[in-house]
Amino acid sequence: MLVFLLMSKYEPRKIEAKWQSLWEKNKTYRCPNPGDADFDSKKKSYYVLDMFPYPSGSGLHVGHASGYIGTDIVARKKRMEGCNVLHPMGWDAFGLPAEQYAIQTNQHPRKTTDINTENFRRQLKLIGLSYDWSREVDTSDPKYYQWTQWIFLQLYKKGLVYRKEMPVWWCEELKTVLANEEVINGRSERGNYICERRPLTQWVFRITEYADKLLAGLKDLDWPDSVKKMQEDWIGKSLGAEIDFALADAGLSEKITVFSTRPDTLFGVVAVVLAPEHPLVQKITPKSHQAKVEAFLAEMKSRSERDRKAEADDFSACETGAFCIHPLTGEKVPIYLASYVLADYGSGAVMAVPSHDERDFLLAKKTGLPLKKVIIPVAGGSVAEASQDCFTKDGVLMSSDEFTGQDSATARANITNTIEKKNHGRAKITYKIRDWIFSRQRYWGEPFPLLLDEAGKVQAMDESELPVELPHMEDFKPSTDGSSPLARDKNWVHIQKNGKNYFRVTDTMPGWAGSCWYYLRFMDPGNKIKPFSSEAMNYWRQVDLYVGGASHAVMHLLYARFWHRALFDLGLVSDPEPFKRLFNQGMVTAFAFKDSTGRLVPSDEVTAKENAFYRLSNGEKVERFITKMAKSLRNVVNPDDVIAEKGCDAFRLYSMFMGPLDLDKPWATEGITGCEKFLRKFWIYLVGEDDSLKISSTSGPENEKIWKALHKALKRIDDSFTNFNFNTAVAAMMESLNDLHEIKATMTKEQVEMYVKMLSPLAPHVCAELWEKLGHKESIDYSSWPQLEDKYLKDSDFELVLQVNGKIRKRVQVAVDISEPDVLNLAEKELSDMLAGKDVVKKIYVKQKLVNIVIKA
RNA sequence: GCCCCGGUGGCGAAAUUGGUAGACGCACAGGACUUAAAAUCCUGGGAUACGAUAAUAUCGGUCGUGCCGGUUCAAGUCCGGCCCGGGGCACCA
Repeated sequence: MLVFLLMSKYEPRKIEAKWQSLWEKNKTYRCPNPGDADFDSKKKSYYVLDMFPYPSGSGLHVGHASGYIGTDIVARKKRMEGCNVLHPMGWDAFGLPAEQYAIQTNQHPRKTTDINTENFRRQLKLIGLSYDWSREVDTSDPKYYQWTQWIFLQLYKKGLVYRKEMPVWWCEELKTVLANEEVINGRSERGNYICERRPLTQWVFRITEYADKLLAGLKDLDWPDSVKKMQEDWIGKSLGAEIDFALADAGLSEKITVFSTRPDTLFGVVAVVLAPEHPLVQKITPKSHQAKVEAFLAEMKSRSERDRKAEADDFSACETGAFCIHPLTGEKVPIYLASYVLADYGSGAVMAVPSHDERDFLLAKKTGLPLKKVIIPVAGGSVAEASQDCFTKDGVLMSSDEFTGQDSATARANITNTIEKKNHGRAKITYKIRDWIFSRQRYWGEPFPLLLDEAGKVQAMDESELPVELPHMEDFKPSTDGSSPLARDKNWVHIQKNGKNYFRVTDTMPGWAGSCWYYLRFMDPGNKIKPFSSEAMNYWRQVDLYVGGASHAVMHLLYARFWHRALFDLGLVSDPEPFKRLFNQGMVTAFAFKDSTGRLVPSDEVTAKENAFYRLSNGEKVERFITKMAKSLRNVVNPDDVIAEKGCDAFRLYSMFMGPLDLDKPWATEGITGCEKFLRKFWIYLVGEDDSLKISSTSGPENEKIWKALHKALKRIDDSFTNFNFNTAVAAMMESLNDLHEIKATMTKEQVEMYVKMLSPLAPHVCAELWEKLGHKESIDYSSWPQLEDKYLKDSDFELVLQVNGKIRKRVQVAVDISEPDVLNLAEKELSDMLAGKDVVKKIYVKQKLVNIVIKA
């Protein structure tokens, strides 16, 4: 008896370990490629991808897991729906974070990367994710980065890479150059270190050449609007005009070109303002102002870019004493210098229109320049707007010669046209996006497949020479002088070819390089002669669903789109865009506590009592709030611990049950209890004490009710896949179990099979076990997803809600096929005591829902 | 400052096109089983000095989805204005 009791008990860890090892042994989730013996060309392809992780030293926490569980659920359901599902995983192992971690722990990055990768793989397998592990890639593996270098060569040959000495962001702490995208407010995105501008020779990608295509391509993507918006803003397209102002000094032939999005305000110009770095500054400054201008420039130089940004509202300006000529009025216009004008945007010069631009308005206030109003608000605009000294919206032109009376949009076109005809300017599109600085002065990255000859001329290496392996260096730490660590390995740097001496390029590629195309390698990871075959490419084509955090909205997703479009133009990929649908999973946060002084109290020093929280040591009341998981708060939750204690299926269920996938939500380990209980009850409902399934051989009178309960749940589960709110799918499963419990009848085999299938994407281990108990030799993973049958969703009667003036007064049970007149009659009869002597104004019937009777008060 | 997203019980949350607010679960309370504990099962629950009654309960009323106002027979859902929280951008001409 005791033995029986033990056997029938639901033991998640035993079942989970069994199935995880079977899946591995049987290669259950291996997905065949075109050309493989078991490839079925009739199956539809479905590619569902996670943003692959950088294998950090601290391992996965429950937050990372939630996104992976979400995609796993999708992959498992798609498989059951008959798709050939590509669901791979790999490691974004090159780059700054990996190298920083190695430096901090005083180990070689090769070693730390291997250890961390091992740990990540173990954790992911523990979660029961159905990856095709035979496709695993590691961006720091020469077998992988050979093809990163190969793609780089194709893009280089296409003319998309150039070398340039330019002011770039240098981070002294990280000892490397960073891309514009990696520097936020003058600080490094990684580590938050101060960065400065330095002129250095760098390798640069011509991403600006693709600005328009990258912008236009966003339109048709099934991506979150917020991400599209961020990319649009980053690309920052402005339509406007370049306008030339000739210099008043007849001895100078140069012109000052300004860029403006508001040529309609051209008649309001009171000055032209140059960036301090503008090349004409020295030339135009007359002797009378030389000392003043030089002092100003010296002051500008002494301040770093960061300081200039910090004083955003309090800029400095300086009169040059020089003048230029307004292209349409011929008036003399003074030339100023100001710190708010940026040398590297537009043409490094602006026309100042204080009446219609806030920046220029402040300049006028500071320098005493006059206001010149040329735009008035359109009729119907507010009085406040009309009386503003600085009106920045579109309106109607005044005091603008023949353009007076035109609206802003028309005037923009006409004025641009006129100056173009007079050869004083031209229509111009400007982008905020800059070319992508692609070189890093660090060790842990892909070497460039490029050589410099003795004259310093660049030569691309031959494809047959790939991979250019990263040489092993014991001391890989960054140099102090800004040169690359690889430059220290003289044997590696010097290379002879065809009797000539060459130097290798010693910079390495940034971490983004490997992640720009890994989704392509997953399509054909073992290919030794190409990055991927065209057969594989034409079959898988695009990533159907890409899931990851919103933090990659700009950098990774923009760079990958850029490479992909360039590869598309080279005819190497089948579609212009790589990721058809993008979904941002929310962050899993944690509860944390602070005392009355605002000091943080570690979670393990707090106890809860009657909806309030107290410090264990002294009973002091503390306040609970939600924040990121952090070591210092001791609120980081490791999936290993949760799984060891509660089981993997319970962990997966709870990760989804917390809320919709895209929402930020706090982890609360005690909440998992409900999912644990559900699984246990699910097991007990289906498995008898003798460990065999409880199956009824005949369909009893309750049969119909059981089907109804099952299909009601199936409907909600199916629906949950549109927005990935799997919380409702779990709720539907729980609810159905409550329903079935109430029905108190044993299911037929067919019903048990359906029920187990429905749960299996969410809780695959327990369902695999039950499927086996049902007598199946084939895996549940490739069985068919249940078909929804509408007939089971219909009821014979429903609860009709009766309202008077919108307030609920009564509920009655009526047949679904009741006619409208009958319903209204019934309602009036039921509500007769409330309607007596009242004027009925209106009667509304909402089919199969409610009746609302409106009466006069 | 500008742009996005969000605000529903003690907590996580649910709610087809506007149509029964709070599904499902956590925590809590009461009860059953048990020598006891765990486990399990049953029951309860938005607020309310508003009223009635057999008065820590039941029935009914009223209020209730951040705040104020509007549209509508009907608003968590639509519109306008604000407050709060989170994220992004920030001299971009």
